[in-house]
Amino acid sequence: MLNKNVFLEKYFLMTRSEENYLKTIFHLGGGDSKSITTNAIAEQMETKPSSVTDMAKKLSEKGLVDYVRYQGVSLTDAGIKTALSIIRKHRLWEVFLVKKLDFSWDEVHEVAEQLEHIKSEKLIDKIDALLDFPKYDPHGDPIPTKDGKFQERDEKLLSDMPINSNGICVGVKDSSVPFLKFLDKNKIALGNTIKVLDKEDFDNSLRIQMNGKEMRISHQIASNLYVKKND
Amino acid sequence: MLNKNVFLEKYFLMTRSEENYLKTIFHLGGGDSKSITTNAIAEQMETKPSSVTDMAKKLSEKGLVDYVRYQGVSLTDAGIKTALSIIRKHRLWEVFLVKKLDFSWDEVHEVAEQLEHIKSEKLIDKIDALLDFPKYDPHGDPIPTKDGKFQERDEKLLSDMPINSNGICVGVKDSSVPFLKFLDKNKIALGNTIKVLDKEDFDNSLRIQMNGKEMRISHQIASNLYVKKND
DNA sequence: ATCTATTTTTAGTTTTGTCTAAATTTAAAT
DNA sequence: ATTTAAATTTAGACAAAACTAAAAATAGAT
Ligand SMILES: [Mn+2]
Ligand SMILES: [Mn+2]
Ligand SMILES: [Mn+2]
Ligand SMILES: [Mn+2]
Repeated sequence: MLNKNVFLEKYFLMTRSEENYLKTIFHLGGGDSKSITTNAIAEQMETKPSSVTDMAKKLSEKGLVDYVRYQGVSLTDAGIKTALSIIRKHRLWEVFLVKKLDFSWDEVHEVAEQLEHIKSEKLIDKIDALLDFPKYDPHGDPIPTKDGKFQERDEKLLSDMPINSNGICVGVKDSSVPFLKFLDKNKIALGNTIKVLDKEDFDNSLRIQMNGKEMRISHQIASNLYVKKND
Repeated sequence: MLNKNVFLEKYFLMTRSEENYLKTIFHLGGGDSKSITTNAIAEQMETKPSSVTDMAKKLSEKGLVDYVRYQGVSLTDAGIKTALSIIRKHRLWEVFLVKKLDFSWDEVHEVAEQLEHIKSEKLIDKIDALLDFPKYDPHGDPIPTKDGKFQERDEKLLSDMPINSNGICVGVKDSSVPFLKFLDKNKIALGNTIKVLDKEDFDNSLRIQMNGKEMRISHQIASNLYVKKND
């Protein structure tokens, strides 16, 4: 009885703010027992370092992060588990919005930021099933499984591909609205085939074939596109 | 410019708590320029009258309710509009959960209480379209249109139907989980045909035919079922 | 018209999450 | 080893939303 209450407290009664902190710490690498600084978290979340310190204490108290004063925070196993469940929800909702409601990939993030905090295990499991258990979100980011496993993919940045190599465009590194809109405008989409034809030493721009059509791409762009190399 | 900010403040930046108050006031009849007492609101929301007073001032300040000290609150036109948009979202999400995710009608309310606060006009419009613009929610409650119109239905309580009259079960007055589960267990569902065979003066119970099968129903039950009478 | 029970409001506190400004610690440079 | 700049924490304040206890207003009964 007491045990159950402890469980409820730790895993279910998370505030929206706490969830956002855990997610951010995870994205900054705090899941690999790396210490993330308060400044880094504050910058990412557009808040103040002093606020981060307060939350670090609170999350530490709850056993979700390890916090050493002046040294930063890293996620505990419980913290990783919680962060992954939020990220899972975020990405599943993004897929839902694109596949079922015809949102474009540059519109989904903002809404998913809200939907990821809905508390209902049944709801997200049903959404998962409705979508036929997708492995990647609309930006090519992997969706953690229910038990918190990631499906890694052997991918590299287009800018790191050698000349004459082939592959398929599988993800974006920058998923900001302007970049996604730029890609749409230039008919660059996930799933497209890519062949690197030539690299320009002068500005590191690339000549590529995308779905058979030849085009030139700046280094800026190439360094924000993930490609799965053919064998 | 200033004007636009005022608009955003009033209509978009509503807190979850403010939205819940407006919804409750509407359900208590505050949309018909009837004054709702702080006590009534507090009881409905399971909070304290003093908290309601605070919120009444705040909502009044925002032009969403008319508030007269010691007299209670009623919704302004802006307040009604906002309340209806929350109710619309709540009911559309309930339909979504039942029709697309196979939730049962006793499971949807709790989740809809969360989903109704998601801020995205596009999202709810797309859900509406996905569901083919439903007019009623799983409990038979009407779904307001985008411009805040209600589709009224000519319905009456089963307990008020005369002997030998026919109709179709179209809604529940009490939509508590126990009542809904009781209806499931007794194969009473919306859409069923109903004929009143006999009324027992002693305890006001009814003998009815439901989908052709004869059954006896207590007054308690009959007074919580809405029926659309056949011409 | 006065009294009284009930309702409602006020005043003061609490919790959560944020902020600013000041103090402290750390890390880098001399 | 000092000095200095940057990062981090503390202290104190604030806003939102709730609460309790006390004060004030209302409405009903005499
Ligand atoms: Mn996203
Ligand atoms: Mn994404
Ligand atoms: Mn409901
Ligand atoms: Mn309903």
